[in-house]
Amino acid sequence: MAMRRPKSEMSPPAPPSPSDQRDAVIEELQKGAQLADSLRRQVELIPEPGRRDAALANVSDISTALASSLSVLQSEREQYSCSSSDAATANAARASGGGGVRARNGALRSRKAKQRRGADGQELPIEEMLTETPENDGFHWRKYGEKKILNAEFPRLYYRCGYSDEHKCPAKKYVQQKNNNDPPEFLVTLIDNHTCHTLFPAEANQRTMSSSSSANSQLLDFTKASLSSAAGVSRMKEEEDTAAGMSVAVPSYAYDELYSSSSLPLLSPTQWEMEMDIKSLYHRHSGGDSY
DNA sequence: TGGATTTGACCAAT
DNA sequence: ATTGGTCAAATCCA
Repeated sequence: MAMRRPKSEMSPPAPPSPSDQRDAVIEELQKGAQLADSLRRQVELIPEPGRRDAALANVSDISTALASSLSVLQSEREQYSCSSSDAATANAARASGGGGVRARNGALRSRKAKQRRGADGQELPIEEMLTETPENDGFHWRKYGEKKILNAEFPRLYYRCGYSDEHKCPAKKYVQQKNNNDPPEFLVTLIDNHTCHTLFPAEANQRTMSSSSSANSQLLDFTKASLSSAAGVSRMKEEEDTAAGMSVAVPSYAYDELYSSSSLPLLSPTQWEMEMDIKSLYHRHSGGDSY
């Protein structure tokens, strides 16, 4: 009842609210996305095919990371804000139709998902997205089930965080192929937040440069055998090798946590990728005695 | 041989 | 009774 309020709530130098900070970040990301677009147009003019393709791939990664983080922030804001007045900044990554926000890599966020409750009765954070690359989210997942779903052409695959045991990480992920497009789209349902990555020691940063993403770093072993849905198994097998070498799209919900929880400096996609790479390495070297 | 995946069985919710 | 989600033994594979 007692609403404790400071005497003055109108002093201009008041610290920016989290949503203000988020808007600022969104704005910067939008600028970045536009710059990446211009860069791509410039890169397309490079005459040598080899250099051009390599550069285009890099630009594409940058765009993907920017668009994904944009959509994350925007969906987050929509989630926490009932106001529609700030919709002005919510359109950069919004694309065709429907109930979501589509990133450049196809990630579609903020669809409504069936609510679930944890053991304690609390509603679990749930997020759905449509993506062509369900494997590239920067986390290590372990498959624990597969189920044919009524009226669905493809089975649903069930994953839990690869560190669910040793770090008691509750995060789970359902992946369901939605169509046979080229590339096919997958509906990814993320349930609960990762807690495992909060356990990394700070000094991991020290090891960054020496151990991280040198050429073709495989950020996670998720690609190995996940996504072997009945319909896609042979094709996916063929793609494994290339998929394993892909750089991570954006570990979106890790972004969620990172940028919603603090005033951390914004990491560049490359920095972010390295960050995730380190975490992956750390996990591999420190864990691995369970199961 | 150990870790990861597969897959049928089981359980809870509806 | 049906369905989605999870378990766990069997199996695979590096």
